[in-house]
Amino acid sequence: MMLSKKTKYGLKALTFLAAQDRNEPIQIAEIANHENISQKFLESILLTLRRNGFLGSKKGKGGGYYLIKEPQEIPMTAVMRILEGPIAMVPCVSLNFYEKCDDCPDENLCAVHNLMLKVRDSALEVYRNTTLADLIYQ
Amino acid sequence: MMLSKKTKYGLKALTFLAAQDRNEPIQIAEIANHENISQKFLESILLTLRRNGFLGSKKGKGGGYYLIKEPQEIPMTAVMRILEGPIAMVPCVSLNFYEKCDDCPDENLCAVHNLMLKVRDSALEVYRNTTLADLIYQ
DNA sequence: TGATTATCCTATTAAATCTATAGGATTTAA
DNA sequence: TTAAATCCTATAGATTTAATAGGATAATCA
Repeated sequence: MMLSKKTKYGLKALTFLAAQDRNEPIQIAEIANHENISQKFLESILLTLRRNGFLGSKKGKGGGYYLIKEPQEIPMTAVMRILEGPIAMVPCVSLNFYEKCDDCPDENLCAVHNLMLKVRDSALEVYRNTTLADLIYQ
Repeated sequence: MMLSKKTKYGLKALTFLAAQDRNEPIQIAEIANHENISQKFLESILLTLRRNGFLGSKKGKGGGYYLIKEPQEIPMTAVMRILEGPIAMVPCVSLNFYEKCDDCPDENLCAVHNLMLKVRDSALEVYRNTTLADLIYQ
């Protein structure tokens, strides 16, 4: 139940981009340097974020990455689901990645299911009420 | 951020034990059968729970495991910390397992830190307000 | 047009963690 | 004394995560 480095780095990169005033693409190297992240690893993370509609990019000299939405329009639910995967800690309580447990005959009677349902709801409330804009100055 | 099978099975075993009326030790085999768990794997989990003060045990014929506290006196915070480890998703927001991030110059200005602080608090509230007794009949 | 810069993309390696099993030692009851 | 059960350590196997490698593609600018 640790946050992956992928998610950690992705969040830092998004926040860094959101905090920029400059109206130009920011290069991977700059983000990596500023946030102490392996450049190659960050590269693959930014690629994921671009493919999932969070970032735009520009190739070649003067190229880089930039947000394609306003920070306040990017809820943490969306970011977490792309970078980290399901918000739920077990698939049987996942909204977007639901899977039945093969060992469990009846979900409604499963102690783990019901506990994790509460945990999921509480995490969801945080993520739904937090946008990238909220992360910038805290 | 998935719940480990260890925790899942441990919670099921604890709940099963808590639901018993019988005033006698319950054998690993019975729990494993009832909850569809590998007996050997469950054995190592119950050992952990015993060593951490949740269970008592009796060896030999008629032996097995039993709770040594009332279910309502076993908060999920304690169970989760033993089985799953830190409740926090990053060490820098952990109450019981705190560690500084080596890449982060100032925690208070770290977006990840502050987001994960909120997530931890919300999970903590659930775990603190739920005891083993609450898991039995839901 | 050619050199440089930067992203794009896939594959793969290395490390860590999780899951499960093996196999015998110890204790207890009958 | 035998059978039943937990105790205990080590380790194998599987999965996931983290990081790297290396070239392809596209854009800029002289």
